[in-house]
Amino acid sequence: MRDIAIAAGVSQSTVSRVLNDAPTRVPIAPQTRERVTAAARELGYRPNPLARALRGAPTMLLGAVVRDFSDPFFADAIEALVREAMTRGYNVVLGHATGGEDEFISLATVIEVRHTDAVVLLGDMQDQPRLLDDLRNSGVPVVALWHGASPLEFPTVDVDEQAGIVTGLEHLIELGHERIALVSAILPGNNRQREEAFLDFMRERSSPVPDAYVREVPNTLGGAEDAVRALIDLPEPPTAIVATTDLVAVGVLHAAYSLGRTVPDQLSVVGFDDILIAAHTVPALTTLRMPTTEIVREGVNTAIDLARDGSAPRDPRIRVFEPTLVVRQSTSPPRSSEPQSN
Amino acid sequence: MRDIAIAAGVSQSTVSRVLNDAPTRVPIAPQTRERVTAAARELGYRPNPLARALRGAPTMLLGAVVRDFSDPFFADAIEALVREAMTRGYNVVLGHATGGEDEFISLATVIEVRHTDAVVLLGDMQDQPRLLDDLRNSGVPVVALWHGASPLEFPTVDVDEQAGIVTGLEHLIELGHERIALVSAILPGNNRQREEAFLDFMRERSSPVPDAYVREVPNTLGGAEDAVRALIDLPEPPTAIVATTDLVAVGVLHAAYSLGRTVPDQLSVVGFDDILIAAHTVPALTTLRMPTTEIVREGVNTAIDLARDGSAPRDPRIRVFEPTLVVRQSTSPPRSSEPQSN
DNA sequence: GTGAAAGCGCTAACAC
DNA sequence: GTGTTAGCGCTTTCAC
Repeated sequence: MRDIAIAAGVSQSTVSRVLNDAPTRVPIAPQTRERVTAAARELGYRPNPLARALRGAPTMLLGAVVRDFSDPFFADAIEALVREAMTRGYNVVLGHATGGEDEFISLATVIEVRHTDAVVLLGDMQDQPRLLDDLRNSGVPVVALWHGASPLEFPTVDVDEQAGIVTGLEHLIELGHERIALVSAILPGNNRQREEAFLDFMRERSSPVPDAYVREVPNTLGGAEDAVRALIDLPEPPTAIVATTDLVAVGVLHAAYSLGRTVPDQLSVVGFDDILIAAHTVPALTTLRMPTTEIVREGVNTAIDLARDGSAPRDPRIRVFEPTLVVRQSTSPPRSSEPQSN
Repeated sequence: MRDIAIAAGVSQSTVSRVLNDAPTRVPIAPQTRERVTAAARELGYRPNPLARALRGAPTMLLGAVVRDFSDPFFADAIEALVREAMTRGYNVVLGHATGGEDEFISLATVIEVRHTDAVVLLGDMQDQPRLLDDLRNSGVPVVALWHGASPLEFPTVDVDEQAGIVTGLEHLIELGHERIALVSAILPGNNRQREEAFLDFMRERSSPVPDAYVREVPNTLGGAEDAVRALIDLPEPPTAIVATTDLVAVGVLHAAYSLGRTVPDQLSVVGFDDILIAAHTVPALTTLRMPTTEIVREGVNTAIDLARDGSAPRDPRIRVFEPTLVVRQSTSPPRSSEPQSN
């Protein structure tokens, strides 16, 4: 920048003013302006965002801390996040909450004072106390998405888990299913909202669920294998399975196939999340569409607003979006039930 | 930091020295050291990485520009990238090459002088001339992964595409397949390496491929639908399909199912990439495992070495890793062929 | 209409 | 053993 100033025969401050269209009380001479821009172009000037940031300018960086990277659900969410952030002119720095000891170190780097204008948390960070502590003390605005079972301590956006499960169950019940099992993904932070919604609903309906019908499995594609086998081997096997995540649901589909059960004829399957693959499994998965875009948009907007306006209220509050049922081919009336009047 | 200096009754430089374990000719008095660290803790001191970076310290940020975000393949790659970067103490800033006009703006922000220590390109950026231009002029070290059909202008790491296709074809031929079709994903930058490898192999074998057996489709889960229908309707339909990406292969599985064809009995399917889902489709997909971890590790290491040592050679060179065949359930001998001697 | 100078937070010569 | 000082690249009063 100094070089430009010299080349254009003006002072650094003028260069700065020209290059930023700075609001001055009196306009800058058009010729000066031109000389400066010309020199800048010739010298291949590129502003140094670091220096700007040091002066207090926003870094235009959003920190994203993702709970579980290998989960396609969060992969989709990150994609949405990056897109959304970019439309607002922000880039995204990824932090990865590994849960290990190094967590502190890696995250401190991302978050440290003013490096990111705001931080968006994806997933339940309950078991990362140091991270949360860091965040609280950093002064950086934080927004939590899909905060699961965490206590509400930041502005938060989430899905209505219970409504989703209820909708899924009602769909199965309408089809005529009575024996409905739950394959519940074990989520970080011991988040059992979906499982509890299931149990609550069944209880209220006075259809108590036998313990054998509730299986907790790792939230991976392969996690459901054993659970499905066990369910099928039951004296009274379920005619339908609700999986608390699509990741597990895809595993259920695969396991059912391996075990020689056809979906949906012998077994109906309902997922939750509507990850990308869900529409293209064999058979295509009936599931609850997660309003990912809406949630992410709301989150990003809140984060950016907080970053822009230091005085904006940062009090914990929650905004909830509704999931919607997407009926595909993995559900049908149970084979054993009386044929419908159709 | 000044506050700490005052509180501890020392000068700022001493604080800096203590906090960084700076190498001094003579050790710092233990008591001074202690007073400083105590004051730092009390005041909740957090170093400002911006200021450090301004002084020339590395930002410990790696820029990642990903070609196609919605592709699970790249989602996996990013995950690997973030993990790998973190083990080396780096965080990752995501850029998204949208291909739109805003590309320039969004990327300039990420890359601008010294903001990231190095940039890793994921995928073919051939059609993003402004980005490439930016990169060339920025002085930031660049490493390209999966550069596809791009000319070699940075240190590059890639997979041996041809070897992969050949391995897949040999597998099908060993099983007894003669009529093998190709469903080829249309990739950015008009990258046809896999398609060409297929055609070359068949030509050398003197098994010319009818035009109708080669179908180009969008690289999406739904992209293969029409192509599969057309292939099946042929007077002499293929007994096997090679899909150039798993994304498309999953779509082929789904399409075959929708059209009432069972895999592998009536149709064998081979994919390429071994994305996470591939082991859990119905039926599980035979595919070529992409050595993602190896490629990413090599890329990250190269990028970091380049960033650390400004004098390291940046000349374009390429390192290639071999894919390996993973046989699962989507391939079997063709039904119509004579039974094997077993 | 434009220049001079201070300062953002930190580090590294160099001095004492 | 520790303090002084200059400067990284930029913006912004304030003065002329």
